[in-house]
Amino acid sequence: MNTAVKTKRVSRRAAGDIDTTTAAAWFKALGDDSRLRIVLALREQELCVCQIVALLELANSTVSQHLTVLRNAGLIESHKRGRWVYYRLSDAAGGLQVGRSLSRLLDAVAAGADWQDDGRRLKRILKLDPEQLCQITYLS
Amino acid sequence: MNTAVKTKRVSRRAAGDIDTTTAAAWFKALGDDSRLRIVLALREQELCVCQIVALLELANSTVSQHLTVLRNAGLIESHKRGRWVYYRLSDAAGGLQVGRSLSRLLDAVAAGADWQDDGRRLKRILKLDPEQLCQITYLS
DNA sequence: TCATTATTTCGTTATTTAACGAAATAACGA
DNA sequence: TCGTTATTTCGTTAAATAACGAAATAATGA
Repeated sequence: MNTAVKTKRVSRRAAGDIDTTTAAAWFKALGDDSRLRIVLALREQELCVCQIVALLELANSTVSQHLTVLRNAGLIESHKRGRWVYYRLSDAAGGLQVGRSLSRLLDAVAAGADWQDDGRRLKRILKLDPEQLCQITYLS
Repeated sequence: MNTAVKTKRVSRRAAGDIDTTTAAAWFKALGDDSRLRIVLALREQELCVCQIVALLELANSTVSQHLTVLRNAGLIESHKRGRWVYYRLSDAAGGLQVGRSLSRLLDAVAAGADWQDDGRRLKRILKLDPEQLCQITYLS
């Protein structure tokens, strides 16, 4: 069942050449306020789950679900370091030619007022010791 | 009730400056295979509903719903000419700075094999007299 | 080893969504 | 005016989704 999810993964045919199903999956993944906020935050730097939880103020199970959706869409990737799992944007989302235009689009969103708020919150979160942050989970 | 839908419309703050909710609405609207195909088709030229129905091979009520979603997201606009309602991409989707990057992104999708198929189908549909097409609804 | 803790998975619930056919609406042409 | 026809709206159904808390996993540190 886990493998079934993996085979459903997104694949690119050639550089800058994607099928509608893949593209729709991208858009669908980004078409949720929480997930879009996650992606915008990850543009700043890679984050561990508890930092994202603190930013969104949602249950960690919920955040974990969203991260799974984004990963299945091929937009982010994770790696474990020490006790925490870190997430970062995948190459598809930022590096490659196709992702470049997506990135340009996200620039405009990041300039919007909504994310300016988030950005400030994120700055404060990053100042905290993750050791403590993960236990608190909420931030005034 | 109709007006309620209209007030839900998307608004831009400044050129290239959108909030996450607006952006998420865009992505959400594009995050469906049928709707993405509609947008790609409309990049070619404006189309009436029955032409879109012929392309997607879905019930017209279903297509109408999808068109409403896209219009509420501000991606397309409609106008009535004669007996038919025509849809075309709105400025937001193509003309403005923000839409420009979106457009670039869609270029890549349009290059994919999935849409190449659709493109050929669309060409054949456009050769037909809409007068007849609207009555047939399906295409071998 | 064992307790702690970060994250994921599971099971549930409420909401949203895509799809359809049937009925309503709107506009043309006889 | 009246029938025809293109499109939308309505009501329904089945499936997908977001959210949560609780239980399961995995990895650290005592």
